[in-house]
Amino acid sequence: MSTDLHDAPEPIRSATSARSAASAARSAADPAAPPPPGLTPAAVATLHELVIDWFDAHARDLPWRRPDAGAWSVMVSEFMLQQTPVARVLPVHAEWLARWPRPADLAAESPGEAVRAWGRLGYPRRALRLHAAAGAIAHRHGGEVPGSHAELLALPGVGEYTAAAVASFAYGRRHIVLDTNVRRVFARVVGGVEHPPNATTAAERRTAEGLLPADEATAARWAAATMELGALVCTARSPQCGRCPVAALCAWRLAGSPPHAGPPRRGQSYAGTDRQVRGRLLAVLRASREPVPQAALDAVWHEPVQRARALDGLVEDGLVEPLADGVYRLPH
DNA sequence: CAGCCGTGGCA
DNA sequence: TTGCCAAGGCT
Repeated sequence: MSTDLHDAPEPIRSATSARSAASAARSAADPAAPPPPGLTPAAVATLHELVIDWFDAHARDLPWRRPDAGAWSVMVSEFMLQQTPVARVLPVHAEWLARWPRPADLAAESPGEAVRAWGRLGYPRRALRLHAAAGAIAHRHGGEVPGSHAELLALPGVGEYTAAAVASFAYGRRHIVLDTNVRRVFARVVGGVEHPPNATTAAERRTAEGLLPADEATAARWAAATMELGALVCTARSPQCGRCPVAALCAWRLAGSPPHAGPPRRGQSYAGTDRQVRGRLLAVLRASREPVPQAALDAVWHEPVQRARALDGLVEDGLVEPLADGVYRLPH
């Protein structure tokens, strides 16, 4: 146990305080936060030990987790893993790190090259934001990925989760790391329900803070371990409770694994949406090293109004650069 | 803050 | 087959 617990007085903030400051305050976990209701400090300590021991035995050997992986590798992985499965990220992450081993290397490229190298990971605006973040790191941070949550949060494409993840995984800092996996694990083990709320709540942050180990290195381990548990065992569909190290302590399990009550969880529609059209348009542009004539883009979608709206949106987002004479290319 | 932003695998 | 889901962020 750490003996240098210090008080972290809640800063008084006006309603107009900056988003980054407010988020940083939220994620800077209070070492004195109480355990969640119904859990004794001893139970929390048991939870830590069981989950971290399980992690030591079952963690996947992922490139961005290896001892020689730098903060840049971690940061690239976190961008790519935003809403994209690990299996699809692995090859692209390897390509990126080999091609752009430092943030400045990526920053020296055109944004279009980042979008092209993003391939089919999806949500290509992430490639643009990562490219912009690399530029900010190169120019404002001496080429080194910053280690503080606030500085990370100021980078494009870095939100509360990614800032905490990079600070924790790359720098061993103590932060609550609330991704979809961790939120689901806590919803079940502590909350006794099958699924967390749609959006992260203050109650979830309090729970996470109450569970966060006081010791910095243990906290970072805990963050990775709870995330891995959610990814491999405590999955959204058909969880493997028989392989769960904390099944005996799980509130959801102890309650008989009741199915999700509440309103149905909203899914993402896709077929026929602008997103699908944008995807097809960008696929054509990624595949061509030369600027693409309008006719080639027109061929991907039958409906002209939606097609034009999608293309306009891509241009608006900076993913496509219009040239003269109705010719388009990825941005230079 | 609810809706938008890609893509593909799997139950 | 179709819906659900995957290490979110931004407006």
